[in-house]
Amino acid sequence: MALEHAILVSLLEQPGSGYELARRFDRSIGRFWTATHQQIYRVLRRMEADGWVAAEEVAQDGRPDKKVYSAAGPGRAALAEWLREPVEPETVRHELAVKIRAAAFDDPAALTVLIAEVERHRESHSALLARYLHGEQRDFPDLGALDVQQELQHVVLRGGIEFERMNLAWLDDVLTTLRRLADGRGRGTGDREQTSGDRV
Amino acid sequence: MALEHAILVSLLEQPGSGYELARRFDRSIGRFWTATHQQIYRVLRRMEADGWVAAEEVAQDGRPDKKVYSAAGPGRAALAEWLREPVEPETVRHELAVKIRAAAFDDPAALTVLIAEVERHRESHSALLARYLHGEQRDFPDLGALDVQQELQHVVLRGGIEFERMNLAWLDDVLTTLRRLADGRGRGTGDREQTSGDRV
DNA sequence: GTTGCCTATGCAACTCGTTGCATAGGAGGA
DNA sequence: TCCTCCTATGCAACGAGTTGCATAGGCAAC
Repeated sequence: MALEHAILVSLLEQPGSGYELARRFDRSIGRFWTATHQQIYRVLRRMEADGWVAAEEVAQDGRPDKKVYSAAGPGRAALAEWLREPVEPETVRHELAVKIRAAAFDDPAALTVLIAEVERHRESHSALLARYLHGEQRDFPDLGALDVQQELQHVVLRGGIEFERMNLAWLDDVLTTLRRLADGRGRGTGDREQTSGDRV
Repeated sequence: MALEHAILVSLLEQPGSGYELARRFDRSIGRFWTATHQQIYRVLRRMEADGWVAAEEVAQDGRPDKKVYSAAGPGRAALAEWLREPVEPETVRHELAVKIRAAAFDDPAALTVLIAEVERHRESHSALLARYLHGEQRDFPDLGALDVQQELQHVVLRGGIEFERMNLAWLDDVLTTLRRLADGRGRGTGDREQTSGDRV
């Protein structure tokens, strides 16, 4: 459980209200740590009770008041402690991969549906990559003059960029494969029983 | 929620007991869909009650009896229906990325700890890639003679291979960056306040 | 010959995450 | 004018996932 820590990092980079955090989790830090506004509000209240963050009521004109949070001393200490703990292995959930393997046990029409779905994914990953590259241009125009915080943000961003590039290449590979199978498949042996279920 | 469907795919590829499924989820299909034995046993019971899978008690000598499950008609129908639904966007949890960004708000000693941690990750990803490549050699020796099921398994495996290659390259990038910062950092401005928290 | 690991299944308690809903004022368009 | 969307926060209920523990026989090593 590290939502607290993701929130702390975000608040250290920039204080903000629960609502603003929720928007950041949609746009920025949420690319590698997702959370809904419900989780964020609940965790913020707990963190405030524990003294990890300090809250300040801010009146606004023309819109509801907000509570602006910022990281407090105990929060920074907790973050430092967490940072020194080993990283637990991530739990992976790749639904598309399951569906691709599932398509072997369905009729050829399923392949057509799957191809459309993979194309949709390809589009969204392509748009995300474009957004990453645009953000890189905007936020890191001079790569020779970054401070430590920016260097660390940038190396994470590079990870996102390379991840999306890999994704696009793989989705193209998937599309090529699925189209080939959709063409060449008369009534193939897709339902072949009893193969090894212990494959890598 | 698609654990049921991942289990169905695994059972269609090869029937097995809850225990065997849990082992597969550690080794094979679990690379893109994780589950503990608790989840698997619970879900299997529910699936059996719903008629999605059929169970057969198998007595063994020298070890406890087991219940071997296989996918039943309603399960296949449910899988076909699920396959035609759009894939919901995956929730990402990249703890290491959060820690890298968190390191900006800690003292230089944190960088040293983080470097060791990244090296550890690099080792495990390297081992996983080797295992994927070995599994590819073992299970797909003749890439020109694959049936539909094998083609689909192989394209997913290629995704795993490319994912791990990208991971290794990025972790090397991270290590280079962290080492550079750990060297050159006197008392830098890592705590610079008020930067944009809405970066990509 | 006892210690520890492997197979095989399961209960109970807990935390985390999701979903639906509610409030409430202001902005902007049909 | 009404409808919808946006900001801003929150409650309540549910479902998913995690953790710790329990049983129980067999096998292998020390």
